[in-house]
Amino acid sequence: MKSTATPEPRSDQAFSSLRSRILNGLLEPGTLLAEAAVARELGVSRVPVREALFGLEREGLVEFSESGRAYVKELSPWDFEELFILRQTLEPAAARLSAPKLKADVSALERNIQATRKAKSLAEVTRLDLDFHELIVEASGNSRLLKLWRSLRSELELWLGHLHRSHRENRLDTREGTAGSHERIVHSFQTATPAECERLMRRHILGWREWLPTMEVQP
Amino acid sequence: MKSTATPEPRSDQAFSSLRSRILNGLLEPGTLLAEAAVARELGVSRVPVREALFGLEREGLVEFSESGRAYVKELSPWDFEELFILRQTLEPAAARLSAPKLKADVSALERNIQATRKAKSLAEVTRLDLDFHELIVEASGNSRLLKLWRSLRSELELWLGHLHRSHRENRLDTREGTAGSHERIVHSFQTATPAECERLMRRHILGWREWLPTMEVQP
DNA sequence: GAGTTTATTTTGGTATACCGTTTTCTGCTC
DNA sequence: GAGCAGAAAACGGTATACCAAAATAAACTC
Repeated sequence: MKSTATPEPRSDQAFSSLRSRILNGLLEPGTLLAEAAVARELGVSRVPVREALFGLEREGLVEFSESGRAYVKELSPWDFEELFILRQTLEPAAARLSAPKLKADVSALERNIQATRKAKSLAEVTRLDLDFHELIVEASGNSRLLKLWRSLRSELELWLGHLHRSHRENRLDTREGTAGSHERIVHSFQTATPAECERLMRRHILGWREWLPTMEVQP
Repeated sequence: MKSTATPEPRSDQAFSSLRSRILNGLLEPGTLLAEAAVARELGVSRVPVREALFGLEREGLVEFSESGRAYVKELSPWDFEELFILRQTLEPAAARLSAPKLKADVSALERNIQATRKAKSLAEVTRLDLDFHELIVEASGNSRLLKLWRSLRSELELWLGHLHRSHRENRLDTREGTAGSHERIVHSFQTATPAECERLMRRHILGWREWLPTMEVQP
């Protein structure tokens, strides 16, 4: 038996612990994440906490003040706008790139859609929605593009989390809208050209943007 | 008088020291960067070195093995292909976004072109070339896009450095080609629509790709 | 009582030390 | 000489300690 399982590094522990607490909204935006305090709370030393904080900064969930203090990131409407613009830039390109590969096999996408239809909460729909898009980016075969998408995704989840919590509308009717939209995308992968897939993805993301609760934006 | 200048953090020191040594080719790709050894050499402790290595990984200049050891990144032709695809994706979009702002003021771009014409080495032409493109990305007003570009730029510089050193062709006739191409881009910002600027940028980057010394690519 | 200066505490940057794991070296076996 | 087992060295992960800078609280001045 494999009793030699390497224990998870404490820095990773700290990372995912903080990460989930931030995304859950348990740690409010703007909260100071003092190394010593976090370390005490997690029962580890400051060193792994430090690394976790740097990692979270890379993911856009934490920002550092000039003096080196770490705070839970506060997302402004303009931040969201930037994220939207980047999705609008990266994902259509990803769809075009991955079209050939996906034309041969859309089973993973179809499984995702089925799961979406059975989702039991808005949070789950959101997660599966982002998973769907991540599958497409992944299929592009561009590892750097995938890394970029993942860091955007973190920030997106942060924003959507706040949005959902503030609107308190746990309506599940988003399931069918999301699933239907995604089905049309899968269909285009099966029948359309890469350029057409790209255009459809662009429209899909634009539609998503417009569907979200309105928010004022200043550059 | 301002004698209170905060000294540069040792982690930043280590970061830029290692960074320049990697880009200069002084540290060959694949070289092990052992924390203790680097620390001894730079006269600091392991902690700031550690942070520097993480930062360099984020920039794509260093990669970690499974067991946590840091190595100078080795770029394969496919890595370059990924970088090219991302430029092809991000920069045309950036050009479209920044077109309005640049239409009003292209002076920074023009200064860059003048400097390019006076450049004294291929390395300087390369730097100014990337500066030119960075100015455009910067003008897009999207801070995340700029961050993405900068990390791509690091890897690009790593690749171009190796390329130039291996080809040993320090021909300066690239000056006029680069400057002329960039002049056409500036002209389009002054006279054309954002969509046309986007198309021109796409063609410019494609041309750059084809101009580079040929290299075999396998996905 | 408002504003300013001084003391106190908090906090991050860094050095050092320890330990388990991984890697490399060494010597043995066949 | 090739492969292998064990010893030695190298290395990374982490805890702890110290210090200077920064933030906060307290005291003081007007």
